[in-house]
Amino acid sequence: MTARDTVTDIVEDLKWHGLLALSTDEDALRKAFADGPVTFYVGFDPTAPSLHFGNLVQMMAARRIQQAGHTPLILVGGSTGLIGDPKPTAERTLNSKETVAEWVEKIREQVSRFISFDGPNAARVVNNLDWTAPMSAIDFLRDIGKHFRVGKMLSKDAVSARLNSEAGISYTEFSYQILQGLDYLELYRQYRCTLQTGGSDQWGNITAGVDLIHKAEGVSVHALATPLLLKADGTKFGKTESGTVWLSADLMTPYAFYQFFLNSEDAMVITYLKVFSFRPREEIEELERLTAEKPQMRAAQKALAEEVTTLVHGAEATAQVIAASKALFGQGDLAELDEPTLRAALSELPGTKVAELVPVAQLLADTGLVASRGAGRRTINEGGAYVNNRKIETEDEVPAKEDLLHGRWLVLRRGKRTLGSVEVGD
RNA sequence: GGCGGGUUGCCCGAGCGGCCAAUGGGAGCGGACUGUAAAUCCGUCGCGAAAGCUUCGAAGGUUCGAAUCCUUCACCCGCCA
Repeated sequence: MTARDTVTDIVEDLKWHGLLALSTDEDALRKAFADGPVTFYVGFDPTAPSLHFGNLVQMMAARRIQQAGHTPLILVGGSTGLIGDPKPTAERTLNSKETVAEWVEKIREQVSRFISFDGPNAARVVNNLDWTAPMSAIDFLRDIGKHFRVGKMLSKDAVSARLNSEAGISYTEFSYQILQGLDYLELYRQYRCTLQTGGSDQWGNITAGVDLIHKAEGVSVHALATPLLLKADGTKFGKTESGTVWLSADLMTPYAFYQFFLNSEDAMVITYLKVFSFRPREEIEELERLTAEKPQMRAAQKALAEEVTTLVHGAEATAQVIAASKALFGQGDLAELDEPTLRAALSELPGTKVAELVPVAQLLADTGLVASRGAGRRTINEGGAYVNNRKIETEDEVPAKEDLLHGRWLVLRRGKRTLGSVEVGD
């Protein structure tokens, strides 16, 4: 067995994990990986104070490539975040420079969880503001802009979609691909970076850099893109009813994060597991068998939720949310839970504290389980409101003192699985 | 700069003086079925207990009465310069 055979073929590995949707010349890419450590980059624009689900998919790809011995550059878009890449539907609202700078720092902190900053192929975080801020508009137009043909820029999906929409596109967003191209060129020059990874929705921006380097440096570099994760019905996976799946515990509780993955549909859970899990293949294949034969066990969902939550929020937080989930969804009577267990479980839920007992509709609204008191009453009338797993029958019902668990707690539920906590007392 | 089209509830999209809180579809939410799954079917879907209140880009106006008419403003799209 030669040395090369002992090394995982990372291209094959990415494919198996469902992380390779598009790439430049695949054979050339394989050869580059085989010839030695590749320095590669993936960028994240600070459009919010936290990374989200979609970014996590990128991180999984980066982590796998790093584990295969290559060196990641994690780019935070201090400058591109000020411009905004064209969304298919509408022009972005610009954020202030201060806000973007603040978000850059938050994201810089977050990325450290997913890749290694130690060892011979330690990752490095770079900020494109460092090379764009000092550049003059004249230099930008002369040195960079000259390599871009407008016809080609117009043909990129992100741009043409907008040109064909009512929203149109501003010159600012139209220019985005040039900036991202410049990033790749700069990283090639500074670090000999020869691979860019990213989401398939960024493909146009990614190849802009590949083309630019070819023109400016006469060198062929590589790119690969991850697919957009979908649900069985073809819609996007990675959104909840309340919006984005955030990685920051400030924006989405670890409990909600865990529950999001736990509720993955059978038809797709193995696909997701392959993307997010670092278990050996045999274990994933075993879970696939289990899902096919005993779907009601939801073994793959549990494995997925546990592994991703651990990666994002750590083992301790994960143990807590699993314990809370078991307590709250268990078959047993809630009244039988001892107070520390109950209290810990409830602390994972959206909650409210009231001085005295008020109508259930009010409690539903207070905990945020429904949008308004009227919506709370509607939920009750639809038969979807529960206090301590007991269905509420009348819309103006007020919980009784005897309902209180350990004298002060109520477990509120809307529908089958949306829970909230109520604490009564001073 | 000129001319034309547009801005309706989370999204799409009807309405074009009273019957409009505003048709329809989608999403969302609840129920049934299940397994804290999917699909399907049923229900629901501005706020308010109600009286009523606030919505149809913004501000004024006409009218007994406006999302619907008029004026001004803002923004978007297209064509011509």
